[in-house]
Amino acid sequence: MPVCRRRCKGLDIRAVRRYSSIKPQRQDSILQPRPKRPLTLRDVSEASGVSEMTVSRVLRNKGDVSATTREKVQAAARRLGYVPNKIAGALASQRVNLVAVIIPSLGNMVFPEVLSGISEELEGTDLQPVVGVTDYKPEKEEKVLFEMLSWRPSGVIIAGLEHSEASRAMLLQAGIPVVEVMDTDGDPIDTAVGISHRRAGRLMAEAILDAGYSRIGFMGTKMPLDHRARKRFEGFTQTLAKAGVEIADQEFYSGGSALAKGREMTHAMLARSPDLDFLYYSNDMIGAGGLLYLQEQGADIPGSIGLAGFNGVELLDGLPRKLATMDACRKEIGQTAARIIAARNSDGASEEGQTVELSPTLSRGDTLRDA
Amino acid sequence: MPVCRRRCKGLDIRAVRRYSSIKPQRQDSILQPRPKRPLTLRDVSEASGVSEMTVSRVLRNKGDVSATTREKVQAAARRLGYVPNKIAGALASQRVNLVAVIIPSLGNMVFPEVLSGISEELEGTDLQPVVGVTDYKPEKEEKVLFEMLSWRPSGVIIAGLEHSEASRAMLLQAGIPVVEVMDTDGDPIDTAVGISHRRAGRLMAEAILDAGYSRIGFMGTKMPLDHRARKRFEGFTQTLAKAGVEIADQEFYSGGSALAKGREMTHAMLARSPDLDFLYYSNDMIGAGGLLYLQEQGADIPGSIGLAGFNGVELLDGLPRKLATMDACRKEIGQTAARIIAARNSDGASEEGQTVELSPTLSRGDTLRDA
DNA sequence: TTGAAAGCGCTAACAT
DNA sequence: ATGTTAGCGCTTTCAA
Repeated sequence: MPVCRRRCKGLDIRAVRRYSSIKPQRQDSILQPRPKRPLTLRDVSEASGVSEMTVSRVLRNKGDVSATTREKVQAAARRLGYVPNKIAGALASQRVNLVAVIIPSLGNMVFPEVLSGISEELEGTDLQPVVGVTDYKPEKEEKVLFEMLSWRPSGVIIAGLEHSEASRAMLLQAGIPVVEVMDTDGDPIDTAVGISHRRAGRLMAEAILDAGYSRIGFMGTKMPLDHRARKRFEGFTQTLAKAGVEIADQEFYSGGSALAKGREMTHAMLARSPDLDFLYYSNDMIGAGGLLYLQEQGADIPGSIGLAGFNGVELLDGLPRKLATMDACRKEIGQTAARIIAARNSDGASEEGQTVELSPTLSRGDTLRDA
Repeated sequence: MPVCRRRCKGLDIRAVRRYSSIKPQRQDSILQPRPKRPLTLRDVSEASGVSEMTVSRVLRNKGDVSATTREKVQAAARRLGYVPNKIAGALASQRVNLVAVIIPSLGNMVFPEVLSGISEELEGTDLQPVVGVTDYKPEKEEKVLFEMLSWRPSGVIIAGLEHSEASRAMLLQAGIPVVEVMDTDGDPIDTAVGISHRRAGRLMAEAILDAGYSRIGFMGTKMPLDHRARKRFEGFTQTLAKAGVEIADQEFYSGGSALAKGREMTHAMLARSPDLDFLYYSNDMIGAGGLLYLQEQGADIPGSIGLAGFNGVELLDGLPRKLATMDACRKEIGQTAARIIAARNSDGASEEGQTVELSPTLSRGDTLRDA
């Protein structure tokens, strides 16, 4: 067994040498070396002396099979190491127990949490989530969606309400339940589960104004990529506007370590606009960066300057101070969406076209003073 | 379209009301309302007046088709919104362009990075990753593996070298390339790509000893769950032992916010063993928690006490001080594994049974003084 | 360049 | 309780 050592960055090969290691005893009595053709039902049928159909029944716990034959079959299947071919099964039965879950990114923490809500909820059913990632790109969303739909899943859970025309058409044509998650500000194709980000922005603006802050800076991701951040921003500024307040300064970033970006942007913004008394960040990571920076500067938080982020990232528990934030109900969203798909999958039809709007909770942490 | 509002935690329903909203113009001229039966090749064939076989050829860019028929077919397919049925295609062609990727968790950051390496590398091929999550549980790994193999993927990338006998048997029987990733300390089923965690632990121990630290505490996850953390720990303690040094204190945790845990454990350990001059953490998140805590206490770092973690999490750039760490070559591992699968998938056979060991790099950050 | 026939491995729907 | 038959929607192979 050759072993090849190389430096991490993958370029200079340090050494290639052969292991003369003792081959472990992996010839587990029954197992053939490395089969060409995977086993079929027929192999199990022959090995057990039971008809293919009955073997199939045993392996799916379907229909009545006598205890004796059942055991004969199970023994044979286990002994051979038979793994059923779901492709053939799905084609024959016209049912695929997969739920396509389409999200923008796995790096964001938010989405893995939605996912875990989904998996948890699906655990009890025979459905299984399959994840596709779009990198926030509509073209990639289209591609991923097409790819996943071509496996004829039993349902789709997809992030956001904004999709290309082609994507909408595919979703509509698919003839399966579609739940759009995370956002409720818009018209769902079928069903939506999420929070209103406009409302979230509004609520935060109200809390900030009520607490008496008035010179407010905003930092966030470059918008076109992220509709939900945009909607929060819109809700936020509109509410400020109603109170006669305008965003005093703003800055947008993309890429890089969010913590470091939050630091840099906060530094830059306060250098530019030293009179700000509140900083609203479009996510908790950059908010935490800002918070750490300001603490080092010895800023009086939340007295002379307040901070708030968005998401309620558990990751950040343990920072010296808790950032004010608003949770996005990530797990609940996942659970609810999964429950809807599962219900529709058994009921047949049930409620279609509903919108479930969850209400995010504001937590003031240590960086947003009371009204 | 009913809208249902409820509080995030999902219990008390606040309001259910009906939207009388204007239905958006989603009857996009050609699209039928909501079809029962998904479209088939035959539908496209009839709509275009071209035989099924030729339609199939056009849609796969296979074989020679005249420009005129090609366009007729493409137009029809697009107009109808045809999405090919990969289930049937896979069954007929006996090829599935999926690579099963089996990892312990999505919450860990490490694994999404491996995944992104995989996706990136597979982008150029016609292969697609499909992810399964085991929650670090061998039984779940077995289940997930069985489930994924039943879709007859073209290859498997799976984290770790430790698997149940049944899992090993399935992998062996599957007759497809299998790459075990993250770890090279053990005997791969087929091919392994990763780092030696024992060696990583050893290197860190050497660096710490060379820098003159000698009263060393260890904090980490409960071991049985995580073989790689265990191996690092073993390498670490063995190297210390050779120098006549023993771990002075240690503590293990599971669950909760890693940052907060790092804080708590560090506090507790230093209360217990105030004379420690170095703390080795099994991951960067708890290390960062400890670092934040010690800074608040005004500790002299790395003078009177040093710290180190493991992983090189980019997430943490932006902390007031950089934690000493050792990167795990996550992305490179993903890329290399994917490249091997892709190569084997085209070549037919090529190199089997190799082990690629990448070398992690130590970065001293601001918490491990020079030798 | 195009078409017709024969399955891929399984399961639904009937026998028995 | 068990077996038989006929596909599922494609692609492979061979013929035209």
